[in-house]
This record gives sequence, C-alpha cells and structure tokens, in this order.
Amino acid sequence: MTEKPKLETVAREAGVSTATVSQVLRGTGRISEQTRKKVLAAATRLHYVPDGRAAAMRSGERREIGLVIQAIANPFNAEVISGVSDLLESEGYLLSIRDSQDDAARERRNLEAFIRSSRGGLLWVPANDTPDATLDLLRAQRMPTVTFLRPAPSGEFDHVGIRNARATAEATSHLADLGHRHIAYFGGATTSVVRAERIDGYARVMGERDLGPPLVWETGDDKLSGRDAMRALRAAHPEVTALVCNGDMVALGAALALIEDGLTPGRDVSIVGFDDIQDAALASPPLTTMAISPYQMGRKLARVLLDRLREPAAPPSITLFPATLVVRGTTGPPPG
Amino acid sequence: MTEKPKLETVAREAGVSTATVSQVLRGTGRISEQTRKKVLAAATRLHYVPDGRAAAMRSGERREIGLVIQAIANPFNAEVISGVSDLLESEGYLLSIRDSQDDAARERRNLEAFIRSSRGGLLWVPANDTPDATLDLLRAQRMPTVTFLRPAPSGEFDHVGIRNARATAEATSHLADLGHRHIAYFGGATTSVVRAERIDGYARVMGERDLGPPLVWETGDDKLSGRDAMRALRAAHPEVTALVCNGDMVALGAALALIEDGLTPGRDVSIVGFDDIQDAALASPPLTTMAISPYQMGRKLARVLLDRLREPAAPPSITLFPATLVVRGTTGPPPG
DNA sequence: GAATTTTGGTAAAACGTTATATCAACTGTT
DNA sequence: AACAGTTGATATAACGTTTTACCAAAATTC
Repeated sequence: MTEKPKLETVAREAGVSTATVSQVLRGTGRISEQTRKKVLAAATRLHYVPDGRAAAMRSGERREIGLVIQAIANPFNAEVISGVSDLLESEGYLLSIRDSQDDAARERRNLEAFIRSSRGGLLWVPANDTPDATLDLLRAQRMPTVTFLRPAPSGEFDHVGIRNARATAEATSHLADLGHRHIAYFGGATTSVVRAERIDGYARVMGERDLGPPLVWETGDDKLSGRDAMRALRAAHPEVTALVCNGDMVALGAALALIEDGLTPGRDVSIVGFDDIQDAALASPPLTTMAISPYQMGRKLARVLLDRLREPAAPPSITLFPATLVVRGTTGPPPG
Repeated sequence: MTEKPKLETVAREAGVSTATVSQVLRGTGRISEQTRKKVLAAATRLHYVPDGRAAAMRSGERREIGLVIQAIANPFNAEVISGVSDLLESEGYLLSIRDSQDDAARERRNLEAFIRSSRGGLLWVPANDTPDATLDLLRAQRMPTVTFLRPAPSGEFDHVGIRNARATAEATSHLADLGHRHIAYFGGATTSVVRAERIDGYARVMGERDLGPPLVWETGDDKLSGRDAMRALRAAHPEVTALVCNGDMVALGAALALIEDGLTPGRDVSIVGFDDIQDAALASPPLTTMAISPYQMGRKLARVLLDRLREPAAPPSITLFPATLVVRGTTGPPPG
C-alpha cells in the first residue's frame, strides 16, 4: 500500500506472471479457475486500476470521447451534454469535457490536449473565429470529428445543427400573421455563422411580407444584455411592436425591461425567444419561443460520432434539427 | 499526411534522430540553431502533436487535473468550474471535467477513468452516498484529492466548503429580526451533509429565539420544485410568513407561486435564498439571499490542490467560505 | 601539435501495459 | 509406449515517447 499498484505488484502478490494478470483482468487467453480467483483477489486487495495510458498505447484502443464546447454554463449546452453523455455511456464510451469559452487560443489548447491524450473521437462546437490552422491540425491527426451547431467552413466533418433560418422565418411569420408591421431582431453582429443564418431567416420574411428594412440589434447572450437592448431599442425606435430574439435569455431580459417600465409583454410589445429553456415556461407571462430539444440533439450528436468510428470512410453527414414554434403569453396582436 | 504523425515521422522528415526531435520540442539538451529550425519546420509542416500518453508514461509528468462534480448544469457549479479552470490554466495545468450526476456508480466509473489516465490530481464533489470502497480506491492510488462542498467522512483529504450552518442561521436571524415568528425551511431530507448543516443553522436559531419547532420542508433543487412546495406549504401551514431556502432556484420558484396566486413576496411572505445566482438580482422583486462567490471558491479549490501537489506530506487543510446576507426585495416585516 | 574541453548529436534503455509465440505438463488415442 | 492434442502459463516484443550515457568532431588550451 505504499505505492500506486501496478501490474507487476499484483503479479507478485498472486505469485504469477504479469502476462497472466493481464489476461485474467481482460478476460482473454486460457486461464484456470483457480489462478483466476487468486489473481482477482490480489487485484481487489490492492485496489488495482490499470494505467490506461500504457494499456491504450499498446492496444490502440480509444474509448474516450472529447467534447469541446463554447460555454458549459449555458443551460442549453448543459442539456446537450447530458444527452451526449447518456448515449456514450450506454455504448461503453466515456466523455471528457472542455470549455473553449469561444476563444480560439483556448480552443486550440484544448484540442491539442485531446489529441495528445489520443481520444477516440471529438465532438466540437467550433469557436466563432477558429483559424484554418486548427482545421489543418484536426485533418493531419485524422481525428474523427463531429461539429455541433456551427459547421466547419470546409464541410469535411460530420455535422449536427439547427435549421436556423427556417426557425426565425417561422417566428417572424407568426408575428406578421398577428398583424405586426414593425418587427425588430435581437442578436445581430459578431461573425457567428449561427447568428447570420438566423438573421437571414428573419430578413427574408421581412422582405417577402414587405415589412420594410430589417432592424437588427446587436446584443449579448444574457438577460442583462436583453434588458439593456430593449431600453435602447424603445428609445430609438418607438414604432417597433414586436421582437424576434436570438435566445430565450435575451428575450426574457427584454420582457423584464418592459415589465419594469410598466408595460406588458404580449400586449404592448410581442416577443419570440429561441431555445425553450426551462425558465421560458415559468416566466410571467410565459415566453413564446422556438423550441428545440437539446437532449435529443445531444444523443444524435453522439450517435453520429459512433457511426463515424464504425465507418471511417463514409461521406460526411449533415443532420439538422427543426425548431418548433411554441405560442405562449408574450405574443399577441399589436396594440391599438 | 496519410497517418497520424509520430516522432519518427518528424525525425525522418528533418533528417535527424528521434532523440533530437524530442529535445528540440522540449527545449532540453544541446542543439544547434540550424537543426533546431529544421526540426521545428518539419514538426509544424506535419502538424505534429506528441502523444501525451507515451510522453507522460515515460516522464512521469502529470499536468492534468480531473474534476468530478455532481451537476455541471447547475449555474453555481458552472461558475466554480470557471474559477478552477482559470487558475489551473494560468499555472500550466489542464482541467478535464466529468459529471457524476450524484450517482455513486457513475461516480465510481468516472473516478476510475481518471485514475486510469493517471491524472495529476483530483477535485471532487462526493456523491451523497459515496461508499467507503470508493474512498479506499483513492487512498490506494495515492491520488492527491481535494473534496469540494461535501467533505469525505474520513477527513483525510483537503477540503474546500461553505460555512453552511452559520449562513442559514444568519438568514433565519434576519427574518426573526424583522418580526417573523413562523419561519419555514425549504430543502430538507435526503442524506446530504450540506443540507443537514444548513438545516442545523436554521433549527438552532429557531430554538434560540424561541420560535417554536422547526418546520422543514422537503424540496428538490429547481424552480418547479420550489413553486410546488410553496403551494403545498401555504395549504398546510397558512400561518407561515417567512421562508429560508436551500437555494436560489427553489426560492425563485416559491416567489413565483406567490405572484401567480396574487400575493407579493417580501410583503405577504418573506423569502431568503442561497447562492446569489445571476437571476436573483434580476427577479422582480429581486431576491434577498445568502451570497457566496463561486468563482473565488473555484480558484481557491484549485490553489489548494496545487499546494498539495507541491507538499504531499502536509496535513489536510480545511477552507470554509462564509456566505454574506444580501438584503433585496423579498424580505420585509410580516403583514398585519 | 598533443592534450583537453566543448559542442552537437545519437543509440539504447525505460515507462506499464497487451499481444504473440513458445513451452511444459497433462490427457487421451492408437 | 509412442504420438498427437489440449491446457495453462510464461518470456518477450511491441506501443511512442523521454532520458541517460556515450561518442565523434570541432574548438580551445598549453
């Protein structure tokens, strides 16, 4: 008990060779019941756990999957992770998670760390400004990779994402159907592909329905940012009666600003969110939003990677999940 | 570019031996500027990333830290992780995270996986029902370990936690000072040490102030659970005018129930939360709560582990963070 | 110009496993 | 009693690095 036990320690304890111990533990080879018991007893007595680095190095096995995501804290991502993790565990894989915080340098470090530890595969939400060099890296390592939410520009990896444009188009149409003529969008700017797609959907409907030029507002991702943006928007464009948001947090923040200013979301200004996080249904009034199923997306994401590991030569697949409109209390006809 | 590049590939490409490549990459040994450049060029050309398993196996270095936590999704934990991660990265360590979902079996699997990959150290929120065998395992592996939030019963590991009893005592006193006589507690039962400590603090003040028998209500951890519990409590004990909660989510859920039933938190029923999550300040009315600094706790947690790695023989340390009362809108004198 | 030191590089052993080939000891068959 | 087949275990060679000891050539000293 004075040192980390290794194979040789167990072998000596059981009075056999290291090869025998290895075979017993792995269940391979021919071994008598008697020595099997002897070895097993010694192993548990010493609390032996094999050194996976050495084992994996020799056997070439890789049953660990890496996940690099842009924000673990995000509740949507948390659900995704839970889906990924459940499926992988049920198939005997293990998941190890790293947070890139949407920073290209940190992302690079994390990816390299995964490569160094020779993961079996990679699930990856690329940072918004991932440089080409990082893509080259993954290519050179021949690391089986599935991108999530944000596709890699080269399109060489499997991808799981959301029908973003269609979703915001549907949200915008819903508001237009209610009679709104002045519809703004919260969540512009940055170089994010996802945001760009969503803005496209919104702008397309604005054009098709002849609702004037799109009014895209730059916001962050949290409640605070939504609240501030709402105040700024109302000061600059009092004619706006409806709002499509890039995320539920922003939408809830916007609703909060209205309430604090004595207005009623859904009557004075209509708001549509995106994601359908738990708080969306619990807010008052409850939030109308574009719902997606993060848990199911997580499961699918894991499934795609496992398929890729099984069939390395298959052409890259693309899976897009639809978002469905959930009408609650924050949308209604325009006032007056 | 047809295979994952290894040291030998780079050596051949640069026309030198593998030893030389290793020395150049590690910056050790004596090497001429000329071959240094040659090797570096070859390495980047091939996008070479060393196999960390082999490297770590040979060198015995362990600069990766494992974190096993009971719920990544929890926003409090997310902040903690961010603190841990920042400090570790600044010291050149890498963090790998696993979610035990508070399940002893899953926890065991995750811990074993960390041991197999020979992490340098372990940060650990023990599951509520961690068996002794798991403690034996960590002991036998001589794995430097720091427990977080929930101390291991044996007390042999370093620990970072919260002054739970003192915090709930302060919350309860605050309500008593305002004149409340009927104070309930949300977040009872389960075998959780943390919950037990918090209940103790509440119960102690109830006794000291002669406020009658403690009224401890069993709840979960989320808004929904708080909302349901509030309704049930009001039906069973209409005399209750104040509430101490095990967490902000539960507290916000309780406040929500009041609002939905036409009452006003802070006037009809006073509520104190725990954690001070972002939403606490943004709720309306904003939540009075016991604030802790998860980010700072995370940094300290990482620091304690690094100290332990440096000084393996030092006696186990215990660090407890205070919670400070933040009075906002959900507490006031009792009605009438 | 012989002896010494410095420089720049390599061969080879080691890390803790798993896989392969081999071997000794039985068992059963003619 | 000689042979083949089976069983149970072991010695040994990998896996991809890092490290140590060593060596040849160049530079310095006397």
